[in-house]
Amino acid sequence: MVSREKELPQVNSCIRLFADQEQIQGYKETLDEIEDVFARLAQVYALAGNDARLKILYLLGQQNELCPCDLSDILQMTVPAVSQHLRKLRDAHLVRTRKTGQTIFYSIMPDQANVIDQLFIHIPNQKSVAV
Amino acid sequence: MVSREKELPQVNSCIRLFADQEQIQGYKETLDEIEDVFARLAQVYALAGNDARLKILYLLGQQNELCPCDLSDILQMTVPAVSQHLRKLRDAHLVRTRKTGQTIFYSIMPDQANVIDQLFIHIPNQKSVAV
DNA sequence: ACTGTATTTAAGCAAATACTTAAATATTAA
DNA sequence: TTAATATTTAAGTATTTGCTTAAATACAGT
Repeated sequence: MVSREKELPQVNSCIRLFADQEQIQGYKETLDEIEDVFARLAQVYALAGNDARLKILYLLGQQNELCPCDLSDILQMTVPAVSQHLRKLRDAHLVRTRKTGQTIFYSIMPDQANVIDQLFIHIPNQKSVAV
Repeated sequence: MVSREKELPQVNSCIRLFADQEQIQGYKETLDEIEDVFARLAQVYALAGNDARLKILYLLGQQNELCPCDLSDILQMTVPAVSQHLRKLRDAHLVRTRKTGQTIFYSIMPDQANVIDQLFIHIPNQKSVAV
């Protein structure tokens, strides 16, 4: 029980010497307002945060479409492993599929192309992106 | 044992009907050349792929510096939890520290500011970034 | 109908994550 | 020196991740 809790009940960790209390409260509210934006951003980055998936997104950005089989060859990993990564990307609506015979072609979801291109903006020889 | 393996020994998964074999080989080599770039990118995105860490990076981008204690208040999580996230960010050289008394201020590592600003380019009211 | 190919799904498992609580460290002030 | 504060570190744990292998599904050609 510390006396300052009487005037600042929302403070519960440390006695701040430097921080501006109002500003802190303001940041809390800002983060609350765009909570869903952050949630989506974190989801995209979590997916891009895996080496195999990052490369898949890169390759799909370069090539129009690729099948799990090709990706398996390029990335040198088993087809089921690739398929499971593709499923996560599709669940997050980052890629879409087109079926022709027994082949399933994966491509970048058009309305997510900007977000995905941004991921590779620091890659050398990367095509420029309209934001 | 399939006959085509004699002329294309590096192919080991599926019989491709559509893909250009040379192009596939080309992508393998390209990915090999920039393997370390992808590794670093994936590392950054994996770190940004956590909601708490993404917010920490955002807040540090807005404010010049913040201590674990303030972040704990803003994010409404325990101090050790925040501290462990900050450690990961520091291990990856995304943030740095400055000590004053018993307070440790965290701030964005200057040479990583561009990479980090890029993470939030789709956030509304985000300041523009020089790439 | 049978075989082969492309893909997904399921089950199992080792490793990584992200928290928790408790203890250790460092600094400041009484 | 003692007490309080800020922070980190350690240990424990539940959950998630990312692969593996095997099985299931779907389609095409013979």
